[in-house]
Amino acid sequence: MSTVTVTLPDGATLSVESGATVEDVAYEIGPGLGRDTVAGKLDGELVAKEEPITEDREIEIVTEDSDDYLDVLRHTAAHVLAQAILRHHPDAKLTIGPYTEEGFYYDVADVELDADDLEEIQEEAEDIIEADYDVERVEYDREAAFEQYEDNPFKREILETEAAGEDPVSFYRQDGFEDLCQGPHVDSTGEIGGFEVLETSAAYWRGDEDRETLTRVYGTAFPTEEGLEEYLQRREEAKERDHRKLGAEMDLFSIPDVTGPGLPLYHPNGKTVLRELSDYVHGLNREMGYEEVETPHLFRTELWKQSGHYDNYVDDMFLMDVDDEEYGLKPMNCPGHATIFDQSSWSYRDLPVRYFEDGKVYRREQRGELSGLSRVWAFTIDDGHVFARADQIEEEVRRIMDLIFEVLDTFDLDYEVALATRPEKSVGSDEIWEQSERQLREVLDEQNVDYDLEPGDGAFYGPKVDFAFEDALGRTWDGPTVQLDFNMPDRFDLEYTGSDNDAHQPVMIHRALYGSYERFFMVLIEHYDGKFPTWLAPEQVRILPVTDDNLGYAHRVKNELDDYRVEVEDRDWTVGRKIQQAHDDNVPYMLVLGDDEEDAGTVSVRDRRERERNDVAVETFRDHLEGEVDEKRTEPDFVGE
RNA sequence: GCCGGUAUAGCUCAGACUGGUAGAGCGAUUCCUUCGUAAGGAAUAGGCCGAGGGUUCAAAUCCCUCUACCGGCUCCA
Repeated sequence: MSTVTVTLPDGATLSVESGATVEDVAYEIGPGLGRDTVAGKLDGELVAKEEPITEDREIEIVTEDSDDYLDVLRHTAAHVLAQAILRHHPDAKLTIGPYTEEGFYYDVADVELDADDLEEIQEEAEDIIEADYDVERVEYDREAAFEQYEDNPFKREILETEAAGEDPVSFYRQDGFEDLCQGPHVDSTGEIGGFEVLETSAAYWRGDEDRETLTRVYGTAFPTEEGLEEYLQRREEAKERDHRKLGAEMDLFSIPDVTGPGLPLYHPNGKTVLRELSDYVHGLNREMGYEEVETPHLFRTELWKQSGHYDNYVDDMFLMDVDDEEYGLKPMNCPGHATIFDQSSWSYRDLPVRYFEDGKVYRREQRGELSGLSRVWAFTIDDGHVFARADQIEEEVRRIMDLIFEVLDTFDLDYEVALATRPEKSVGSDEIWEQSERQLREVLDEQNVDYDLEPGDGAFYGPKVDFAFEDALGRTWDGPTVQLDFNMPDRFDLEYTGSDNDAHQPVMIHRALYGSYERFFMVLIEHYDGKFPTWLAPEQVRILPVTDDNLGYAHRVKNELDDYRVEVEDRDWTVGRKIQQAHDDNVPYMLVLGDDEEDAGTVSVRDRRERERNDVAVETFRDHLEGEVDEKRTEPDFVGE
């Protein structure tokens, strides 16, 4: 009998018979642990406690106290959901039902579910949980498994792919309901304390839009009812941060039906923030040697035929005929910039040449995709293009990454980085792809950036590094980006004269520090929960006179602060009401002034964090404001500094 | 584009299931109040009930179509 060695999380090792299960190992460690075993992890992968160990592995025992227990519980909850669906819709065909970060879902075929159905399913699931059925693992030989799924091509496909070669194959059973499944599961349906059906969606089998459309039902589950309640409450609270809600409340922007979908209007408050954002990166760009250019919104489509984008994206462009010629709104700025580059002749000494533009672009995104400011038809990219020699790429990328990190740091944002490499269909030589992917990796490593490698996810014209943000609802959106491009210089015949007096082709680098202003604005609204740093706040200071008699003094104070965005509250409200409103409007500073202040020539400063300081000379406050704004500090810090 | 949901006053929502004069709070306006650190009082105005069609003596309400929005899927140069 051969033995294998398992390594426990604390580094200790244990020799067990080959074929021993996870549960056997747990009992080996201790009978208490054995009894508590729910599942196991082998080399980090969640497995059933019945999983045999046939080679040396790292093992972890999952009990009710483990972080992974929630995943196991939700996996069982998915089965409960499936059983509940089948009770009302016996013809539905089950496909897959995994746990996710927030809960679980089950994809089913041949069934349509509306809101009433979901209510029934919820009640049915609660009954199944209430009945506290045992969840048992059962094993069938392959032939029996195929027979069981005679009418279910999805499960048969799983038997032929994921479960290929498994014999017997495992099922899990509760109350007569059986589902092909590797496990693991909790011991009984009653372990689920809180269960909630959340929503439905269409989903494609295998995520492939050319295959069957399935009905996906999302849900979540927790060991306790309280856990579920907390989760649902957190979800509600997240909606309060939603930029669409805050954008309306703070009068930042609107997207009225009459102007068309995905075409946002920026109100004065919103434009103020965008202007500050723009000024900030314009300063950075100029410092880094970028020259500002401007290109029109409308071009002959010849331009995109030349760039090659027309072939791939013509369906997503806004086109129009002008004097029998086809024109289109620009979906990107790079061809315009490439054309500007092409208007001059360049020496190798001139490179890198760097252009930037706040360029508004128009992309006809799928209707179902439009969402607030995060996905729109018209948006502005803080777009930059560098024309560089191959030997300059690494340095240029390094400089761009520095810029991006400076921006991210300024706003104190959380983000994830991904390096996307060469896709199957691509242009450019093996050498240049290998070289540039290596250079991107080196820069990332040098700067100690944690990043995900996304093989094959690069653009057809070159590899890229993307930075992604999460919104209030936990969805991720791409922001800053660095992309190398070997295609466009070729398409536009771009060249420079080398030291050898021959013509050479530059490499183009696309980069954006924000990505799109719209999306970045969305991220900031939600990140700050509407409480913008003073330098960004649409209204930086609001002056609250105690009575109308102090209005004159209020305006004199406003004049002293005329470098800043200051308003005087002149409605005939009580002071308390004025303060309430200023807090609701997220104004960083309130200056309360009555007769005492007017006589002394001072103000009383209150910030939106409810901190106060009285008897402040206006000049003192103004000096502070100057520093706070110039340094782009995150919170108003006059009081408490 | 696909599945599900939603659409009533500037905003948040009730009324719809069971067809019969369109409601509340907040906000706005006017008047009173001039107030010292998170909502002072009163009055008034404000709606083609998303759009179009149908059923009916009668439609916010029932049916159909469309549009927009919300969640998810797919896509994202």
